[in-house]
Amino acid sequence: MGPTIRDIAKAANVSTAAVSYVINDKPGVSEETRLKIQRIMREMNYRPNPQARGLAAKRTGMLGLMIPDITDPFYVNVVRGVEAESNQLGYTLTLCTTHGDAERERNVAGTLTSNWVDGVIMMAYKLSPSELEKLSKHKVPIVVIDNPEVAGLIPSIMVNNTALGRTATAYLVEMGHTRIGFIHGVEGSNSSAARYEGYVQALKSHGLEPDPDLVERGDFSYEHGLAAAHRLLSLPNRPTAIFAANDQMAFGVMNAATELGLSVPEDISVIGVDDIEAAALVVPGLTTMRQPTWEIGACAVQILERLINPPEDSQDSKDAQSADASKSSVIQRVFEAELVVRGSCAPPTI
Amino acid sequence: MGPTIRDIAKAANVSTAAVSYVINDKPGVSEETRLKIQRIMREMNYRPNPQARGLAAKRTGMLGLMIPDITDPFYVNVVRGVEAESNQLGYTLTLCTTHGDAERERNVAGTLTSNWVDGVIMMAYKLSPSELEKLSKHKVPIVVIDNPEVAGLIPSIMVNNTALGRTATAYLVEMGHTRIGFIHGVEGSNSSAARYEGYVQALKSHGLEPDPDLVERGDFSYEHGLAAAHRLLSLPNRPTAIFAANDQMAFGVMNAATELGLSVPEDISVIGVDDIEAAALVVPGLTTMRQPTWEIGACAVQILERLINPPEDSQDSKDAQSADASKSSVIQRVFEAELVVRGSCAPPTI
DNA sequence: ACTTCTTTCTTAATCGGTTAAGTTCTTTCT
DNA sequence: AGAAAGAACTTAACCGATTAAGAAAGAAGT
Repeated sequence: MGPTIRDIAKAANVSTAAVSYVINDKPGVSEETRLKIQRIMREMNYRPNPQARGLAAKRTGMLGLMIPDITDPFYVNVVRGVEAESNQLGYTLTLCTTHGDAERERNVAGTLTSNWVDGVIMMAYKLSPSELEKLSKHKVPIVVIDNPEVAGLIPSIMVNNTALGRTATAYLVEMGHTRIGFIHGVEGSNSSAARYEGYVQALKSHGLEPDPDLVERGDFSYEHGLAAAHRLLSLPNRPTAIFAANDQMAFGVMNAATELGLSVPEDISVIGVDDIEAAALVVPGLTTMRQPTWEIGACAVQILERLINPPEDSQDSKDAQSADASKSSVIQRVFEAELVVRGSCAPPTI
Repeated sequence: MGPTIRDIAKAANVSTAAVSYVINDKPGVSEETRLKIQRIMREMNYRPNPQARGLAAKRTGMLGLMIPDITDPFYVNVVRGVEAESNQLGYTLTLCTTHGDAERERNVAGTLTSNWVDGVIMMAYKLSPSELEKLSKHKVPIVVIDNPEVAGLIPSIMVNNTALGRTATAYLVEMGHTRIGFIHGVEGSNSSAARYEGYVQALKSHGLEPDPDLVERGDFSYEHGLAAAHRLLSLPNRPTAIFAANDQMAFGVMNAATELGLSVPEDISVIGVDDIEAAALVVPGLTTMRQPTWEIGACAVQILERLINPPEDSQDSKDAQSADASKSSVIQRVFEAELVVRGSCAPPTI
């Protein structure tokens, strides 16, 4: 075991309190003593025990991060942003994955919020808004990412998926396409629905009538993208472009095209969402909508930090019971996606 | 704040000790009292404070995981295995990424081992063997993944990269290829060196002489794979197959081929390592060597668990000072990679 | 010179658990 | 019946920090 604060105090011939003040940069210690204590801490390779600190000071210096899946590139990139910003601010991360399982989400959320982390960032999809709201009533601040259902109730960060859908669709329309297919993500996905909404809006605003025959449902997986594309491309009057709700499915589209002897982008244009690594690796490169994942993660941490350590201008929070503060405005931040042009889209040739 | 153990004790009209025994499933409490306490804990939605538990019991129920990069599919998949197994055994994960920075590795390793986690899984590349060995002298058990330099000194898990290289190369040779290129990973990479070693062994054992002109150095990135492949494929007597030390570079090879008007696998066979997601998404699919990443992660946790809670047959550890125990045998586990056949390899046509 | 501040430290309670040792009360053995 | 053993609890010290409150000593004010 490493040395404790008592060992340091003894070696420096001071009390543990003095050492604690030095550790936490608090006043009340002379410069001379401070330097001596710091030297001894270094010599003995002392590291304060986070458990004890947490217990005594009621802060652990840890943030909890709850995501459905660590293999999904979208989440991973958000995590990177969270990670970078946490480090910046001196927090350590605890990562929990839920595999999209409702029970596990409930479990993890419960543990995280009931104790031991200073704040939680949640990407929760199975928890109901009311459950989430109940959790946010605990002491531990929560920031929710990409869950429009609770935006306004709980501090939230979202991606403007409708605008994303509009941008992607408009790009194709302005290129000359008039028959554009859309492949949905998994049933019940808010982001997929919003992207579809944007798709419809863009078509209408360009004077095109959405054709229900050109809309298929996938589940965000490659296989479903492939199957859906097969159906779309076998249509008597097949689309000249397809907008898939994520890149995995877009790859399915590209490969379905190849299998059917169609070439991308000459015969069929393809656009996806996410900008996964593979998008840049294939030929032609996949044109896609990139979400500012890194920024989203970083922003979540910044918001959390302000919830944990509220700025000093809310002096009378004791009196106000913070009742109207929480009522006044729940933080909400919306990010926009960006079009990444590669080689998978071109004007229609037929 | 949630209720404390004292609140529960008061509500159940027992001592905190009794509650603690119930929490930890220890004997000394009657069935009746046990049920009553459990009911009250549930009613009051009680969750023991991990800080306090850690402090008192000198165990935190947390495992530390140190990886260079959360975007690299190899690590991510190891993490998944670690995650699954930790959950199984009731541990919570703390994830730290180092971005391959030596200073950050030192830092993270120091924090993790000096305190507060029950065990650490490290994928450390910049720390010297002596540094790692010093760390392993601390109280906190460490398992190192994929670092052959410290195998034998510290409990380790490795992938047999030489065998991996042999298998991949033999696959190509037995298909009829005689001129096989190899693209190295980053300078100083142990795994790349071992894969090359296997490549040479396989060639020789099939009576082929390794040709230094067919060996290029990349750095595991797509761009370097592309560049290296351009050089190899422009050779007067170009190879008919290329073995890249990872999939990203293999994609570079495939695209270089396309750019040069060669088709895969007819004109040039390509094999990679890792089986990243994109490998299955492209046409033709990338034939590659899959490492049992999930199993590696799970195994690391299992080893750690046994180091944290040693099996009960080492009764006289007090006397033996565990000196000869540590000398006798440091746990070491080697995994083999597996060939995943897709469409990127075929017999040579010239 | 005497009080009143400051500055610089120390004392000791506290956070929420765990656990060795002690206490009661009941059961079993001879 | 009396002693020993066991079951079911309780008491209280402890883990390693933080922090409010107090003490000692020198400086400043009147």
